[in-house]
Amino acid sequence: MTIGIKDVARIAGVSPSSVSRALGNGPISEKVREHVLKVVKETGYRPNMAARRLRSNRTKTIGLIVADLGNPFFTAITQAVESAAYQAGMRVMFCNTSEDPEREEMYLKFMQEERVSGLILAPTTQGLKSLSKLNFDFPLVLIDRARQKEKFDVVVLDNQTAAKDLVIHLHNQGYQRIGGLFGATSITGEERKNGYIDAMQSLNIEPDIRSVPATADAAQKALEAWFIEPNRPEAVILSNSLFTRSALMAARATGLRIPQDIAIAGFDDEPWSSLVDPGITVIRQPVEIMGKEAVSALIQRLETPDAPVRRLVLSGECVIRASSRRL
Amino acid sequence: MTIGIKDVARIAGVSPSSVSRALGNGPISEKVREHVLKVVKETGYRPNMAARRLRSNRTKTIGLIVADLGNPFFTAITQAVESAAYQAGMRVMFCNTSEDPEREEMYLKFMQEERVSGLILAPTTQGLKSLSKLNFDFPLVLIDRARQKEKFDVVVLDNQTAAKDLVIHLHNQGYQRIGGLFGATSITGEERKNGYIDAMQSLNIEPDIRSVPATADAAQKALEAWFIEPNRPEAVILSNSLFTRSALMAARATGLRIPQDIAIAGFDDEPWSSLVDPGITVIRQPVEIMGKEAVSALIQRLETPDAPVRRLVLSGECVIRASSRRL
DNA sequence: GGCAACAGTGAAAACGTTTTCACAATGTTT
DNA sequence: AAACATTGTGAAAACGTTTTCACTGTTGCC
Repeated sequence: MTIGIKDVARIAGVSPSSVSRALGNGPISEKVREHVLKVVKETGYRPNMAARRLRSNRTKTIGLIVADLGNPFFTAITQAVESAAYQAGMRVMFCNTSEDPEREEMYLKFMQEERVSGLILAPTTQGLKSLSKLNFDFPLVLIDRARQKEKFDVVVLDNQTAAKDLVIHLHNQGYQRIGGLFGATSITGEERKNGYIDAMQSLNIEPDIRSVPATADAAQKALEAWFIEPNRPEAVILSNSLFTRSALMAARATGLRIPQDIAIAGFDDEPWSSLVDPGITVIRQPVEIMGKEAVSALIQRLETPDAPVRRLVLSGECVIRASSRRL
Repeated sequence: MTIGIKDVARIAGVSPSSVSRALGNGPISEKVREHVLKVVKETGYRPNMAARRLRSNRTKTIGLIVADLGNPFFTAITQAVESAAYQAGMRVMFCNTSEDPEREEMYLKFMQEERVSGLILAPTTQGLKSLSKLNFDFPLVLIDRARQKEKFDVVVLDNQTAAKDLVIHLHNQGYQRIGGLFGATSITGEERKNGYIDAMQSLNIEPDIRSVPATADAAQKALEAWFIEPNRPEAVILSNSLFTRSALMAARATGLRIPQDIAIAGFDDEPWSSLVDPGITVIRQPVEIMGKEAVSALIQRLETPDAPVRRLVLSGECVIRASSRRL
């Protein structure tokens, strides 16, 4: 039999109301509060969250749904969100959709059922589209993935500029035939593609684009085929770290040396980006800031529900390593 | 105003009890069930989990506390646990302690408050010791980290044998002076150290051990110092992937070539293990199986609470790559 | 045809909290 | 000294479900 608030009340010789007030911050005398807290400690009483939530209708819990836990970008986001939430006295209910819209839908329902205070979401493209149809009774913050005009608060990278930066860097190194491999399924892939196209056009070079679904296999196959074409690119931009990995494998498989035969530049600075030889030139995203800002946007929204929608666009940092150097 | 079971009942022209039964699996006529479910769908009714849990006292939720989300081993475990739980119709409440015993304690309390059905835990060493003092009113499964005799169900790797395998492999390659760097704070580090010592002694070679706290910085410093000692080892075993990374950095910093000057072998097969040059010899852990088995152990325990404690010890696979080859 | 078993249903209790309300005791203003 | 705030407290209602209980019809059996 677990011990409840009534038991504590009985032992402390007060009413359940007083125990509740001592635990929360209701009006109560210092004397009673101390005594109650002592009894709570002695008995090891742990409040029943279900009951508390049911009655108070405040969950102090924020939901977090990311698209791919296997991607270090999202684990970093998760860590950042969690620690920001923790500091704000909130809990995180975490879910991973593995890029599966069906699971995403399920988890969205789940969050409604849990009556979370708010939700931070990195949606699949499909999910993103259906979001506007849904009706949430809690605020929603989109992270990493959002279209230009959303009716939710948003925290994203300036993908377009970041992709441009990569193109320009490669061009400055003397590369002309710069290819780009982009994820076909995510909005970030598309934005990066657009940035790439813009930059190429302003340099008066013909864009050379491939799009594949966001799996390592698909990317590697596409790249291997590409790398043996007669006029393969001299340099290639990869729209996520999975693809960058595939590019290294593909280069190895086709016997191309980096950067002599093929220069490489990608997105997301991972632990191994500097560990491989040559180190990989990447756009480093301010993940910690993104996570923190998402939580903070959520909290602000909870405080002022009717404030205008905010869109926070952060810029990436271009970390230049040997993979894109002109030798 | 959110719509509740009473609203559904009113609209469907039945009692709340019948709605509840239609949603669950109470005794109800097929006709009513269908009708109710139709109304549920139409109204978009979502049950209030807090109320449901409070009343039914069954949460259908399993807690998962891992020690370090930054470690790919644990993200893999997390994914495996989640998908196994999903298949079993349970939800996962996920927390990350970042190896901080204080946060671990907090989350343990949290799990009690949430009244999870069961908990899967990868404890810190300190947490592991205090576990026996605590009293849980739900089953607990330890994963990855456990001592020889625990009163909980356990799913772990055979760390000792795995470490031995590495030593023997290196010895077979012709290495004599084999060093070992082990995490000072985790039980796995200790087990791997013991396996290493055993193997060395049976080969009649003097063990050469360093222990450091589980941070990349500490490891790298220790390794750099070690690598420039006059009789530095010819090969070194690293007790986790963080350390392996540090070893690559340290080798680079001290100008040692792998494996010519220093051979390397470690734990955990990560995406980059085969990406770096040379590829790293590692013990690959059966992460998916571990996660799945942990969930299955939990469910079995829920079904038969009084069954004897089970200890599942899985063996690692030694993946040999160029970092440990004798040239 | 009577009686027992049973399936389906609704009314109401129960889950463990927080919150509202009423009230007593105390302090503060006229 | 009377009237009025203020503060602390307990009793009881409320939160949205599931579950128990009682009851009605129906079926099955002798």
